[in-house]
Amino acid sequence: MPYAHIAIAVPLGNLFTYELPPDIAGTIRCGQLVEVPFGKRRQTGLVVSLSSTPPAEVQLKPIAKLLEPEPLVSASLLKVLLWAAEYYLVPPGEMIFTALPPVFRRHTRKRGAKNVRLARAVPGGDRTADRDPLRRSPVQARLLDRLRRSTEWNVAELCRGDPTARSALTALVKKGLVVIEQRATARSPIAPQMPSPPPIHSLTEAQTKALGPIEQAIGQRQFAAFLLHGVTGSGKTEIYLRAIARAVESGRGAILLVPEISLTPQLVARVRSRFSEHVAVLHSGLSGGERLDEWRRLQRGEALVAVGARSAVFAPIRDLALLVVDEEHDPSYKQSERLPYHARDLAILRGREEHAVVVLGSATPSLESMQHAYTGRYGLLTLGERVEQRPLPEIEVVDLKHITLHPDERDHTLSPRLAELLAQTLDRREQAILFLNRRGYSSFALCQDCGEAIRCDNCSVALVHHLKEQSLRCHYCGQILPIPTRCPRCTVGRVSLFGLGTEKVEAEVARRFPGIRIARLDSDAVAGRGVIEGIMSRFAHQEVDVVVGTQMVTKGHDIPNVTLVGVLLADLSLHLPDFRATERTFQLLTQVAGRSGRGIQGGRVVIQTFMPQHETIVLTREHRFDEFVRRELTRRKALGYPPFRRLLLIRLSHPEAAHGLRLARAIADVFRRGGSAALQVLGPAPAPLQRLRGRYRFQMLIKARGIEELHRLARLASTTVQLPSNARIIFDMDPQDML
DNA sequence: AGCACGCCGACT
DNA sequence: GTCGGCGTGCTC
Repeated sequence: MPYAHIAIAVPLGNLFTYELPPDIAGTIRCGQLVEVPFGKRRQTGLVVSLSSTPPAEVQLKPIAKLLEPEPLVSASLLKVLLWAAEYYLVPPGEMIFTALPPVFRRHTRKRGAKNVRLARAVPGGDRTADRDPLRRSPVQARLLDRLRRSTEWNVAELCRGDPTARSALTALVKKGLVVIEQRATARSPIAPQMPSPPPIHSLTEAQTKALGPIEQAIGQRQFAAFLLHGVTGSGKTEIYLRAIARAVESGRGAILLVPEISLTPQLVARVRSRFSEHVAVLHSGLSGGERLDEWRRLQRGEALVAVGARSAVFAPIRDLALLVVDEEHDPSYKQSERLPYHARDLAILRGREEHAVVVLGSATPSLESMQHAYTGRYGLLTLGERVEQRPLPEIEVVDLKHITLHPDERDHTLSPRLAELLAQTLDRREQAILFLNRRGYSSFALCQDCGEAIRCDNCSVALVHHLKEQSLRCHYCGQILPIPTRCPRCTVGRVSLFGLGTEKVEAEVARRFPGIRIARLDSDAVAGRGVIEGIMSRFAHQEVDVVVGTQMVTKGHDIPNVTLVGVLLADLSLHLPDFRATERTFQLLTQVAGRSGRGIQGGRVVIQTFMPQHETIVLTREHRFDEFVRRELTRRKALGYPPFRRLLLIRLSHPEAAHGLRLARAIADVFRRGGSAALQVLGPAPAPLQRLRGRYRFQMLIKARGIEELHRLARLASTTVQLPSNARIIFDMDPQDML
C-alpha cells in the first residue's frame, strides 16, 4: 500500500493522494495526522485510506512526516465523517477538520509553541515623543502594533516573512515590553456558581420505567435509539445522569450534547458534580489551548464523559456507550452558517456505527423525531408529569385585539392583565421572565380584525414586510406584493405592520415599575464572553427581578422563584416565514412556560396574542403536545414538507445582482430539468438579507421525495454550471431555518 | 482557504 | 522608477 488518500482542510471536494516514504509506510494508519507539501505551502492532512494504485495523470508528492503517533480519529468516527461529508455536500477535509480541535488544522502554531504577548498595556500613537523607546525602531513598533491587535501570537507566526523581526522581538523582550512564554495563558476559566437543585435520591415511577430500557440497551452493547419525551420539570436530566453513570461504571464513555453551553450552566454543573474529573467540557468559549486540553483528556481516556454543544458529537471517546442529545428539537444543533450538519442526526449515525445507545430528550420533540417514534425507529419513553407532583403552570391567553390601546402604547407591550400579574409577582418578591421572540428585520403584516398574518398563496408561509420597498415578499418563492389596505382574508380588516424590540419592553417595564431590577437577555445585550452566565447567575441568586429576553430565556434553566412568565407577542414566531413556524411556536411557548412554577409556589404563564383561537395557542395552553403533533403531521404531509419530503436549500451569492440571479437560475434549471415529476423547485428568490457584505444573495428551495435525487442533482449542478470564482454556493441539506 | 502570478495607480 | 491593490487560477 504505497499511497495514501489524504483529507486537507480546504474547500475542495476531493481527497489528495500522496506517496508513502519507506520510513513511514510501515507504521502509518488511517486517521493519523500528517504533514504534506500542498502547493507552495505545507499543510496538515488526515489519512483517510491507503491504496496500492496511484491515480492517473498526477505527479504525486511524498508525505513529509507523521505529526501524531496515534490516529486522531477512530475508524468508525472517520466513517461517520466521510458519510456526513457526502450527505451534507461538503468537502471531506472540511468535515473532518471541524471534528478536531482547531490547532490541528494547520501546521503553524505547533503544539507547545512559544507564545508572545504584551507584557503590559503599551500606549500606541505618538512615536515622536523623545522618551518613546520605539522612536527609532520602526520594526519593533510594527511588531507591537500587531501584538496589540490580537491577544496571542506565536513566535514563528509573528516572525514569518520578516528576517529582522526575530532580533526586534528579542530587543522588545529586553525592554520588558513583551513576554515570551511556553504555553497559552489562563487555561480553566471559572464558571460563575449556579445554585443547583438538591440531588434527587429516588426516581419517580415514570423515571424508573424510562431508565430501564436505556440501561438494558447499554448493557447489551447494541445500537438503540430512544426518544425521551418528558414534560418540563419531569426530571429528564436525572435520567441522563443515571444512564451516563451506567456507562461510566463499566469503564465506558458517554457524550452529552446541549444546545448552547453558555445557556445551560446548571446542567454542566450537575454533570460535573456527579462525575467530577471524568467530565470534559467542550465548547466554543474555550481558547484553542483549553479545548485541546479537554480533547486530549478524552483521547487518552482520562475523561470518559464529554459535555458540549454540537461539535461535541465528534468527541474522541474510545468505547462509546451512550450519546444523549438534550433538547433535541433545538434548532441550534443545525446552524446554517459554516458547515450545516445536524448534530442530532449525526449522533444517531455515530451511535449506530459504534454500537452505542442514543437518547434524544425533550419536552417538545421535533416532528421528525416524533414521526420516528411513531414508526418504531426510536423507542418512545414518556414522562408525563412533573416531579413531586408539581402541576404544570397554568397558561392564560390574553387577546390583544380587544384591548383598548392607549395612544402611546400601540406596541401592546403589557396588557392590563399581564401588568397586574407582574405587579403581584413583584409584591411577593418572586421573579418573572418576559419573553419576546424578536428576529430583527423580520416583521410581518397583520389584520387588525381577524388577527391573521398575510400569507403567500403558493407556499403558505407568512409574507415578510420589507421596509425599504414598502412591499410584502415571500421568502420561499420570491413573489413581491404591494401592502394591501384591506385584509385579503376577511376583506374588512385594516392591515397593520409590526415591529417591537426587547429594548422597548425593557424601557416600558422600567417606566411602569420604577425601582425594580431588570436585566435584558438578547444577542445584543450579551455580546461578550460570560455575560449570559453572569446575568443568569444574578437572576438565580435573586439579584434581578425581571429578565426580558429573546429565545435565550426559554432554554433549560431551573429557577424555583420564577412564578410568572409573560409571552409578549406570540404572533411574532407564529408568523415567521418558515414552514416550521407553528412547530417552533409550540416549542418556544411550552419551553418558556416551563420556566415558570418549578418551585413549591407554583407558577403562571400569560401569552399575549392577536390570535387566541389559533390552534397552536389553544393546544399550548392545554398542554396537548401529542394532539398538536398529530395535526401538524397531517398538515406537513398534505403540503409536502418534512418529515414526509426532503428539503435542500441552496444559497448562491455574487458581487453583482444580475450575475447572481442568472447563475442561481441556471442551478435551478438543472433541478427542474433533471428532476422527477415529484420534485419541486421554489425560487430562486432573493435571500432574506439580500445584500450582505457587498454580495447579492439568492436562494432556492428544492423539495424531493428522496435524498438520492437531491444528491444526484446537486452533484450534476456543481459540475455542469460553471461558477466563476467570485460566486459562492452553499448547499444546506435538511435546512432548519429558512431565514 | 491560502498563496502565487499578473497587471494598473500613488509614493520613497 | 517601485510598492501594493485585488482579479484569477491552482493545489495530489
